[in-house]
Amino acid sequence: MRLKELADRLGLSPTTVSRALNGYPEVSEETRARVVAAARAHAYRPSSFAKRLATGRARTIGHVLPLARHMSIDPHFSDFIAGAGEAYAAAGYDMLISVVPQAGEFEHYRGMASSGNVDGVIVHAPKISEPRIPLLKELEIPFIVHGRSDQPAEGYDWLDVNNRRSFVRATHFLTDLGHRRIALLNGLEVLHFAWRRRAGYLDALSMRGIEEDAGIMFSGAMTEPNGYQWTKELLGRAERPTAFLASSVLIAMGALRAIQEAGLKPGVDISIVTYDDRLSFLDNSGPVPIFTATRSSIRDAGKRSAELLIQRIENPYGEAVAELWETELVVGASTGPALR
Amino acid sequence: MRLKELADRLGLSPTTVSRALNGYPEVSEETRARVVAAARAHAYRPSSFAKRLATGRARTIGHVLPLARHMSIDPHFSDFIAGAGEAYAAAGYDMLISVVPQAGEFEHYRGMASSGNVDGVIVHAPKISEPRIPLLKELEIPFIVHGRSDQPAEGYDWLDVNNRRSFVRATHFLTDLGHRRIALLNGLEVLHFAWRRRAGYLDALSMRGIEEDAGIMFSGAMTEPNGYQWTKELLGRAERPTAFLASSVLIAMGALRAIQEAGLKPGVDISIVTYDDRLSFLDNSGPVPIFTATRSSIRDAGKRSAELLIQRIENPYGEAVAELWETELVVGASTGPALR
DNA sequence: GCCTCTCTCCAAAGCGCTTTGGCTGGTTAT
DNA sequence: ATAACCAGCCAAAGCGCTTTGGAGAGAGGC
Repeated sequence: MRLKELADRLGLSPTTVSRALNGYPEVSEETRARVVAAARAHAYRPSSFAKRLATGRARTIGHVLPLARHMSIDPHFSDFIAGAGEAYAAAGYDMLISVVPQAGEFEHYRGMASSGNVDGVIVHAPKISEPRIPLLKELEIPFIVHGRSDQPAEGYDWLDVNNRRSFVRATHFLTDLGHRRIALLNGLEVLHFAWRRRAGYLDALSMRGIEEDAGIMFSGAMTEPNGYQWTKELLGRAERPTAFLASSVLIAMGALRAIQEAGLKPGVDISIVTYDDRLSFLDNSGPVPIFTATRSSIRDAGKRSAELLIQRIENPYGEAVAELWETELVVGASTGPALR
Repeated sequence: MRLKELADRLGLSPTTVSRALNGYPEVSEETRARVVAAARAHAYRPSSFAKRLATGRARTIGHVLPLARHMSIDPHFSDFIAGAGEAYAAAGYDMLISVVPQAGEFEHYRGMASSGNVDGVIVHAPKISEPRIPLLKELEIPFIVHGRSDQPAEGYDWLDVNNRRSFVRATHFLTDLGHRRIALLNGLEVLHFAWRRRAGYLDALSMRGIEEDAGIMFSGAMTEPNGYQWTKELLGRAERPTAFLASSVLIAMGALRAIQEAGLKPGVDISIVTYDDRLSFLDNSGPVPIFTATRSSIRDAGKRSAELLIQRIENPYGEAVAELWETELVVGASTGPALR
């Protein structure tokens, strides 16, 4: 069923039908009701392409995932898009995901701009200095950064978590318990969030007069095996850390495995605090969570980012918007006083 | 830069430019070269909507994720789409992901059909009896099922893993080691894959003359906490299982945590075999994998499913295609002979 | 009674492509 | 030399919508 056909059946012009369905005032309420009823009855759905061509709006948001040959895809991503997808559905937007070889990422954004198949994008995993930001500005594609960047630091929309404070608090939680050798199991530190977390950790140590030790700071993909590997290595050392600070529940899981394998008791012999994105498949809530954690839902972040981006698209020249979320610090079973 | 503008600059008609760029033979090679060069120079990219409207092909594949209010999104999904996305990129297709409230799922498919914004869909997580299959046939949307269904069992494209044989082998691996009380930690058994795995497990037991025990069979979302919970409960029983068969590395991780927490040694006191999708963030390879597992890459499955679907789209009336993949059984550190 | 509004509706142009159906001018066959 | 053909190009229609610029019919004001 196409618009013209529907109009013919109703004895109306396509113009009127279009207006009736899109809520324009130039049509009587009586006619509108008739049109709407007929549209429903015939399950009429406008051709999305015709509509987009005519309006110039894609009603689609792009997410581009650069993917190296055998690099892993970030599992945090699935929860983020679950949230974003919810917001898109509510606002009538589509979500377009492109997996592109890392080398072609920039070219891909240029292609998006000139083919016009999205009217906004979400920038994932920004680096400390993020070249996609000036690029998207140049291309005049509306965007929002999930996270943010130091370079440039402003003049664009972003939604981030207070990673630095989160890790200051987490670290102090451990120092308050008497821990002084605290290992850091971090994400990739070219990424802004990981860099900030490290900064928070270092700040917190220096506030307590604890010297940093590069030998107990790790950085890499936030996977279970990495958490395990790093922890295992640390536990083998003569002067081993009494506590671990992890950047993801996945890492923390790996650490926990190594700790238990070594016959140590988590929360007694060794403490773990982790950052918790509330990944749906690694739920760390319940009356006594597995891990003491600083917590913020990445799914909610996805939802909110999508909402803000849609606002930006509908009002391209408004002032830049930024949201900084705080995390909550929840106490679980993985921490206890330092043994001496 | 639009087609008409490009044509003007070249002193050609839009017709010729279009044909030159799309490889039609009615244009001299010399002209084609000029056109291609100019297009590249001006970074010309055809408007995707205009193209789609004119050709009637969307060059887009849909994935729909039904999402209940606080239900978790399947983490296996991110690896699947990483693979699928690769195939789409190679073939010049876009990937459209819709998150829809569970109740609206069918309506959403109808909408896709009449708005024509995708020209094929991938059906995820088919049930034993899968209503989306007849629906999509009725709507005449090309599709492929990742997995398959018993109802209907044929007349459509699918790509599945031999779940049944996989679990027969896994179970026999354990019985060969002398285990007779083997718990099953399965996915949701309304889903076809989980049901088949259960069938394989039961077959294998009966072949060895072991009676099934509904009390040691669990079914639910494949998350770490579920694996932990189920295992913890089982370990508390008087006659506890000596081995566990898990449907996902996530479940196995939870089981492992419970086992270690109980002070037992995996692979010695208790054995675990798991199904391993090769999730990128839970790598179970290496010289000695954590878990003995039946293994098949869900990312590869995503890639191949996408390829098959594209073939189907380009040849809608060909014979139905089905691929049944076998898993490999790899031995890791989580299994050993049954203690007596 | 005439003029001006206002309310409804419509015809037609336009969005940026593809594709059908020519139209040329040069080659080849007769 | 003429007819027949072909390679190479173009004009125009069409994809299915939205939107601009009216037009016709009542209603209201004088």
